[in-house]
Amino acid sequence: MTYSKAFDPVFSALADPTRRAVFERLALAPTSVGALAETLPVSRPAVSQHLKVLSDAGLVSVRQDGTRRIYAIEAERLHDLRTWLDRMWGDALTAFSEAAEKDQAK
Amino acid sequence: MTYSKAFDPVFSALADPTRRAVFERLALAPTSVGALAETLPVSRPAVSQHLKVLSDAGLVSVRQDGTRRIYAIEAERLHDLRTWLDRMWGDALTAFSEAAEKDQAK
DNA sequence: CTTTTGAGTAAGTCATGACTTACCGTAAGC
DNA sequence: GCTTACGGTAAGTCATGACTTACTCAAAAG
Repeated sequence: MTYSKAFDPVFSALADPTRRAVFERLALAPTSVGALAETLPVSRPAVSQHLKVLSDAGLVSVRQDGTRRIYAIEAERLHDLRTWLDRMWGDALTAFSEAAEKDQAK
Repeated sequence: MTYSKAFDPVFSALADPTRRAVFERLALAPTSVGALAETLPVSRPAVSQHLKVLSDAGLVSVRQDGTRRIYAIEAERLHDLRTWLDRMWGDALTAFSEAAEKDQAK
C-alpha cells in the first residue's frame, strides 16, 4: 500500500536545495568533494555531510582516486523515482477518467 | 543554470512522509480533508496544513462542495517533475558516455 | 436564526537537520 | 619519516517545520 516508504530517504535527500545542487552537478560529471565545495556557498564539511545523505539514499556512489574521492550519480535510483512518478501519473489519470464516467452517468 | 530552484517547494512538499501519503491518496481519488484525516495517524488540522503546503507547491487543487473541500492532484506539476527527472537522466547518460570515450582514448 | 458539520488559522512545543569550527585519519610527494 | 592535500567525523548552534489544542469561520439543516 504505502510502499513509498522506501522512497523516504530519496525524497528527503532531494528536498534540500544545496543537496539537489550537488546532485545536479554530479549528473553533469563525476566530481571530487573539494571541487564541489568550491562552487557552492557552503563549507567542505557541509558538502561531505550532504554527500553522505545522498549516498545513504542510494543516489550517489563513491570511487577512491588517490587522496580524492570521486562521487557520481547512481542511475538506478533515478529509475526508481521515475517508476514512482509513473505510478502517480497513472493513478491520477485513472481517477480522472473514473470521475468523467460518473459525470456521464448522471 | 540552477533552474531547479523552482522545484524547491515541490521537492520539499513531497519530502514529508505524511504529506506524500496524502498526495498518493489524492492520486487515487479526489478526497475531502476529513476523509483524509480519518485514514491518517494525525489530526485534521495537521492534514489541513499539509494540504496548504501541497497547494502552495502547485501539487493539488481544491474544489468547494457544500461544507466540504475536495482536494485533487494537479497533473501539471507531476509533468514538471518528470521533465526534471528526464533532464537528470539525460545528463547522467551523457556524462557516462563521455567518461567511456575518455577511457577509450587511453 | 440556532445548531451542526466541515475545515482553515493561531499559538506554542519539540524534534530534526543544515550549518559552522575544530579535530582526526589516510594517501601521495619530497 | 615528515609534510601536504583531501575528506570524513565530532560537537555545538540555530532555524525550520511537523505536530498539538483551542479558536474562528462558513455553509447547510432543522
